[in-house]
Amino acid sequence: MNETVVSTMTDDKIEFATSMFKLLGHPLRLRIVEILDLRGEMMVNDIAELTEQPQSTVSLYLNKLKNCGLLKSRRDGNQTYYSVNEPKLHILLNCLRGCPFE
Amino acid sequence: MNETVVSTMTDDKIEFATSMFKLLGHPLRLRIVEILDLRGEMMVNDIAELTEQPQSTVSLYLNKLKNCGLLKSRRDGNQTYYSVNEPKLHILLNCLRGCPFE
DNA sequence: TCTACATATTGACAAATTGAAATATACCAA
DNA sequence: TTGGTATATTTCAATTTGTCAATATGTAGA
Repeated sequence: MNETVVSTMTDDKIEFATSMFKLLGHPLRLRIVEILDLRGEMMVNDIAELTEQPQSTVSLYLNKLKNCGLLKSRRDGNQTYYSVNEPKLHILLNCLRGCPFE
Repeated sequence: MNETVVSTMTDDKIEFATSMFKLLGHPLRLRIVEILDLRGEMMVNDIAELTEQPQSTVSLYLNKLKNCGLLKSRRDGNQTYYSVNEPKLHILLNCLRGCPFE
């Protein structure tokens, strides 16, 4: 054991990164994020239909992803449009789509 | 609903990414990965001491991270040295350390 | 072999997460 | 206001994950 640096990440960054990874560590949530990254903004029901998942589940996950800062939303009438909160996610997804990960 | 692309990621890639994110979505595991990225290879007990966590827990997590392909290990005598499995993780960590994520 | 040390694995319980139906809320139009 | 639609929230059983002491396995040297 020596005295070299233990970490470059603050506790805050670890906490943020952890909560982000937790959310992305679920197939449906990752699919949703990827769909929004590809298609741009979508409303909740359309995402629910596209993924064939219950509206309540999709709405819940969209909210969590938004609270984490990964998505943003826009209200139009009685519909809510969700989209990726650039540039946080786009960079990560491209990193994921690229060669290093199989 | 139209016929545009739904996903660029195969189910396999979603599954791999999901399992990877699950592992990184834990403060101790993320710390371990970051430490190894900074220090190079370390043996299990040194990581346990540095992080002040039980040896069994650290060993368990190191194994999981290795099985996912994020770490690799090398046996030397009765010690096991773990290190990051480049370049998969380094890219991701740099992406994380950089500006886009707060 | 025996001993000491490093690591891996197991077992048990607490804690967190998942999934989906039921319900509530918000908005618009008539 | 009333009804219809879109979304958000609540609830809870089932499942998964976290934690760590105890134990087992593996390795090297005497």
